[in-house]
Parts: sequence; C-alpha cells; structure tokens
Amino acid sequence: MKLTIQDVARLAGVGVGTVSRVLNNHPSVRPATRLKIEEAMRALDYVPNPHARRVAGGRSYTVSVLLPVVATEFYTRLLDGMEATLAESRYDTALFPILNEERLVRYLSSNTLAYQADGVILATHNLGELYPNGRLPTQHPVALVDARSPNYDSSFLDNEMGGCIAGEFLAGFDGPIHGIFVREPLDRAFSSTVFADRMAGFQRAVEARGRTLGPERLHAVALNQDSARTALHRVLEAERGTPVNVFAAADNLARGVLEECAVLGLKPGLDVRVVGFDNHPWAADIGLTTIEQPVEAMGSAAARLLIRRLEGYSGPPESIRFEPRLIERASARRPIKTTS
Amino acid sequence: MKLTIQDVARLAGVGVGTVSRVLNNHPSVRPATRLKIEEAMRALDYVPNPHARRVAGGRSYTVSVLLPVVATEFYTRLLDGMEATLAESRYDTALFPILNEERLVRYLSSNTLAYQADGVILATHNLGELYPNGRLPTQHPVALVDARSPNYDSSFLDNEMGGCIAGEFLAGFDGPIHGIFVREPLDRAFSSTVFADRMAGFQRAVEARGRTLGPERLHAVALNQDSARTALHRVLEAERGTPVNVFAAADNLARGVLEECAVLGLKPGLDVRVVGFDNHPWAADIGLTTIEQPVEAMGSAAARLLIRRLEGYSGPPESIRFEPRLIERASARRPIKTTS
DNA sequence: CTGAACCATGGAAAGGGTTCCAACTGCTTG
DNA sequence: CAAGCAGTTGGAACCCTTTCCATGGTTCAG
Repeated sequence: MKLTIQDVARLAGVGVGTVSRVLNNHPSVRPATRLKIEEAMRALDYVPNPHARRVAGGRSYTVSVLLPVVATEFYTRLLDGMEATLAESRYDTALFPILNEERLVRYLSSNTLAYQADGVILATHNLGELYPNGRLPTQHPVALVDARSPNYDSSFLDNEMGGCIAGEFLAGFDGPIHGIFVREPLDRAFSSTVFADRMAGFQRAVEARGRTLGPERLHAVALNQDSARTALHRVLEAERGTPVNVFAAADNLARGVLEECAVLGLKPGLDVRVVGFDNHPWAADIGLTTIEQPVEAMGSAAARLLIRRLEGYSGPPESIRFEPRLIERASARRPIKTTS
Repeated sequence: MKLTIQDVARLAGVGVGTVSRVLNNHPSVRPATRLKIEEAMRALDYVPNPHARRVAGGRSYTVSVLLPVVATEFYTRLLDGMEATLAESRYDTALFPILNEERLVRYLSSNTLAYQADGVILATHNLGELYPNGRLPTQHPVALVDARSPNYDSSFLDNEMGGCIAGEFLAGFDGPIHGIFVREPLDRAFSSTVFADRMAGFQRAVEARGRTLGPERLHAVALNQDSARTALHRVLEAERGTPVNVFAAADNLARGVLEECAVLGLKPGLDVRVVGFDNHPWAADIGLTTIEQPVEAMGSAAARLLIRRLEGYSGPPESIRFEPRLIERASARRPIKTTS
C-alpha cells in the first residue's frame, strides 16, 4: 500500500493543498500547521512520489550528479556536501558514473532515461575537449564542481594557491625540493587541470623564493601509492642524500612516500619532509602535513548555485572560489621561531 | 508546448486508449489502426512522458544497477548487455556507483532516493560480508551478475573453469608456470571471489597435469599494469632464465607483462608465454592469448532474469552459468601438431 | 438465422502530486 | 463599527498516461 498526500492530509486534519505547500516550502503556511503536517508525515513514514511530482508540477525534483569513476575520499565527501544541500530543498540526487565518453554523451542527449533530472552537476570535468564550444548539450541548468567554465556556475578550489602554499612552506627548509604529481587523466572520460594547477602554483612559489625546481625535480606518476614509492626512490637517487623536501600533490601519494620512508628507515619531517594535498581523515593519523580543502563546502556551494537556477534565477554564471590552507603536522614542521 | 497522447489520438482519429495500446505493444490493435497511429506519432514527433507512465502504471519502469567503482571495459560491456535487454521491455536503467559501504547500505534501505526502482541488479558483489544472511534489505526483486548467491537469480561466469583452461593450456609448454592475480578487493565496498576462483581452477589444472605450482609461483598484485610488470621481474628472478609461462588473471595485467617483455627484449610466445583473461577489444591488437568471457550475454541474462521476476514469476532462484573459452594468439601459441 | 464468443475500440476513472481560486480568518484603519 | 486587507486554508481542476469497462461489430457453431 502506497501512502499518498491524501493520507497525510487526513491524519493531519488539513487539505491536500496545504500538505503540498509544506512539501514545497511554500511561505504561507502557519508554523503550527506546518508542524502538524510534518508530524503526520513522520508518523506515516510518508515519501512523496517523485514521478507524480514531475507529472503535476513539470519538474522531477531530481538532480543528476555526474562523477568520474574514482572511489576516493574526495568524491564521497563532495557528494555528502551536495546531497545534504539538495535534500534541504527536497531535491533527490541521481548519481551517474561516467564510465566512458560515449556513455556521457548518450546520457546527456537522451530523454528516455529515467533520470530526466531538472539539473546537472558535473564534477571534475573540463568541458573543452568533449564539447569544443564549452557547453553541454542539455537545456537543463548545469553547475560544475571542482572545475570551472565561463558558461556555467561553478564552485572550485584554488588549486594553484594550494600549490603556492606548499611551495612557500617547503622553500623554508634546507635541501632540494621535489614535486610528485599525476599527469594522466583520472579517468578516460574526465579531463581536469587539478594537478597541473597545483604544480604550476608550486613551481611559481618555489622559484619566487629563489630556489631551483627544474623539470627533473617534477615526477609524474599514477595515482596510487606504489607509484609514489617508486618516485621517492627517484628523488633520493637524484640527490644522493638527505634532507629532501617533497610536495606530493595528493594525500594518497604522500602516504606512499611516508610508507617508503618507513621501509628505508628515513625519518619523516627530518630526512624527508613531505607535504600532501587533501587532508583526508587519515592524514592526521599518519602525521601528514597537508593542504586542506573544504570539500563538503564546495559540494554544498555547487548545489546551492544549481538550486538557485532551478528556482528561476538567470543572472550571469558565477564562480565560487574556495581557498585551501596548510595543516602542519609531523611530516614537515617548521621549527618554532625564537625571538632572540 | 508538450505533445500528448491526446494530440496523437486526435490526428489519427482514434481514442487515447488505442494510442496507449500501441505504445505498449498490446496485441489487440488492428494492424491498420496501429499503422495509422504510428504514422501520426511520427508526424508529430511525439515522445511519451516517462513520468506520467510511471504514475499511471504504478511502476517506475526503472531498474537500479549497482556497480563497483571501476571503469573497466568489463563493466561497460556488462552494462551494454543489461541496458539493451532492459530497454526491450521498456525499462530504464539507473546506474549507481557504490562509493563505499555506508552508501550502499544507505541506498538500499532508503526509499527517499529518486530511483525508486522496481528492481535491482547488483554486479560483482558477494553478499556474505555485508549482509550475513545473504539477503539485501529490499523488498524489490534482485538479480546478481558476475556473482552468485543461493537467494537470488544470477548470471555468472565459471571463473574456475577459465582458470582450468589457462592451466591446462600452459601445462602443454616447457618451462615453469606462474600465476599473477589480484588479491585485494576491487573496491572497498565490493568483495568478490572472481580472482580466487580463477586461481583455484588454474592451480588445480596445472597440478593435475603433474606440474608444480607452489605458492611461491603465485603472485598477488594490484590491478594495474605497473604491478604486473614488477611481478614479471619476480618471476624471472625466481627462475633465472626462460622460457617461463605466465597466467595473468586479467588482460590488464597481461598487458603489463607484455610491455615489460618489450622493455627487456623478451619474445612473447617464445621466452615468455602469456595468457590473459577477459579478451578485451585491444587484446587482439597486442596478440594476447586470453580467456574470453561473454560479457554482454551475462548482462543480458541477468536483465532477463530480473524482468521475469518483475512480471510476477516467483519460482526458486536460478543461476545461469556462462563458460569461458580460450582465444589463442601470438603471446602463447601451441605448435601445430604434425601427424608424422 | 440466432446467440455466444471474441476482438477492437472509445472513453472514463485512476494514479499521486501541484496550482489556482474562492472562502475564511483575524486585524488594522477610518 | 464597517470596510479593507493580508495571510491561511480547502478543494477542484489539471498534468499525462494506463487500465478497465462498456459498446459495437464479426465470426462461427448449432
């Protein structure tokens, strides 16, 4: 037996119109009435039927979130932020893993798919390559997250600034400075400038401090710990000695570096200074100095931008920029300054 | 202006009921009438509103497909097979990437999500760990693909048989026999016995032919080419010479082995005989001998099993077993038998 | 030739919401 | 104290399809 808005109305002793108004956050409902209805919905465990809403109201109250197929902490957190904000406005989230380009294109141009969503959030994808005009082939509103475009609302991290912070920080230590980053795309269908931005900022900051950082000190690897371990060997071979300073442009890479340090008997923060990027929950446990980014907030911001469009706003595209910050831990800690 | 079934009915000069019957392939429509209506639909460029169908029909005509977050050829092909079959019965597919366990549990036990699907297809997941009773917490029909369970319909590949075939084949060559496989789960939320099965069959077949295959000749690696390349070094060190015979339990691993052969100047099929598993499209291009599995057919079979349930069938759970077969190419080819 | 059985068909009701309009309430204001 | 007004509320109409029932026309056996 499916519950309907009628059941809720009956239990709460109000009309169906009023229940609907509560569902849609319509302002003109007396707080007492609203409470009564919400109580009834809870008691009945009522869930509105999204298909009926779409038929009646012309909207589906569903937002498609297109994700690269990478199961990292980052995307889980990003999604948490988006879903929480969307849920507040009663929007459901339909995840969509982009297995390959053909599927992305097919999805976007199809209208027979179940998720005929009201809007689309696209994560970590720079539109340029797939769609040279920089526009998705959809008439629904679009928001980008962890990416930017002049055509759409977006929320993004200033990755270059993150690289800068890491560079400036490491430039404060003795010894040569190296960078480990990811060059290849995360995923066949996704291209992103995330790592390029981080390294650009990093390089700029290091060189601005008068330290050298030629291409031979930048190591492109795959996004896994083993590759990072191998990269550390390359760093040590090149320098023939410690201390060395390493910026690993993702916590996962930094973790590999720290593990290899343990194997080699090198002291993190002394022999090898490591700065990561992300501040994943486990970064604290392993004492990793890293660049924190407000992932949930980015997701939430993207969701808010999209909701605004869905509600009819039509101003020019807007970008919300988030700033990373340094979290200093054992893997690279500045000596306490003494005012002599 | 959205076109409706009314417009079509008017143009064709029939009632809405008849148009609906045409849309649903109902048998009792005269061919002439059907033609007239199809003509009208084409003329108006009419597309039925999926949401209205769902509301009216009481079903969502949507199937959720839960996937591990791994963007491999395998899952793309599997999905192709499932979607094609589901589409024939007018079902839409809602993909759901399982980013982590918590999210899987939340999804399954929630009914607030947009995809209030009529049924669920779960890929490559053995239920045991997450749900000790071996049942998903859902009242909708469930089908498994690339996995098995006594409680649900499933379609699966006989991975053990695949291992057997590889083992028997390699046992026909001179030189020691090694296996490279993946031990760790593909994905945090997914556990699977795929690789364990392949290796069990492999080991059994090799030993049945009187060849040795101790644990020191089985190499567990991560599912990427670099790991496989490292593993090849371990094989060569252990044996101090060629020829060696290697079963890499996934084409991606086999590819890494072949690439490393090229680096080391070893001849595939002569110095190092390699058998992969999957027969991905590119396997032919690199001359990889491999075990082929009928991926699309597996997906299609799972979809058919689910559709049958959705149509009311309630017999005992059924498993459809698919058999792999050997594709012989340059990386390991049996000499042509001469009848002297 | 007459019913019975069947097929094709039209159209009303159903499905679960949203929206609009009318009606009611409770105040403020002249 | 009456009129005016804003804020709430109930419920009918509507969204677009499926499904069910009644109707009319055929076919076929007796």
